[in-house]
Amino acid sequence: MAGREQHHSDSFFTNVFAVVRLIPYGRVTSYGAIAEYLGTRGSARMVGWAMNASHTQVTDVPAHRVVNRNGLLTGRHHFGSPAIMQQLLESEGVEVRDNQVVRFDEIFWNPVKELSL
DNA sequence: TTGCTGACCGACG
DNA sequence: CCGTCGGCCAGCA
Repeated sequence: MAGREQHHSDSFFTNVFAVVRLIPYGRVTSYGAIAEYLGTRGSARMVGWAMNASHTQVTDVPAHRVVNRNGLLTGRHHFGSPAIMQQLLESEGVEVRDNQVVRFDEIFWNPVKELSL
């Protein structure tokens, strides 16, 4: 099968961006959950790398809705200032305390479950 | 090419 | 609860 080889990560990144755009307003998900949904369970770090590049996208990518598995805002240093990620979440009604999403279990949006209808 | 570094995660001790 | 390790893989010196 001499199909097209995907010799770089554009496709993976594009898929990550697509999933992130599906996270509902006021909800959050995790790097690992996105990786698992895309079938690359161990590649959560690549999801973070994709978020690092998400600012280059023309279409908005709500990267502030992606936190780590414990609800910690581990990506906050990659926004203009460390407070922006929290401010964006709070503007959506997501409560944040000590860099962690409050009631994380309740507002966690799992693409593996929500998108596998 | 090698070796390191990460917006991660789960398993161990 | 804490620290550490291996796996993951793109980018970079």
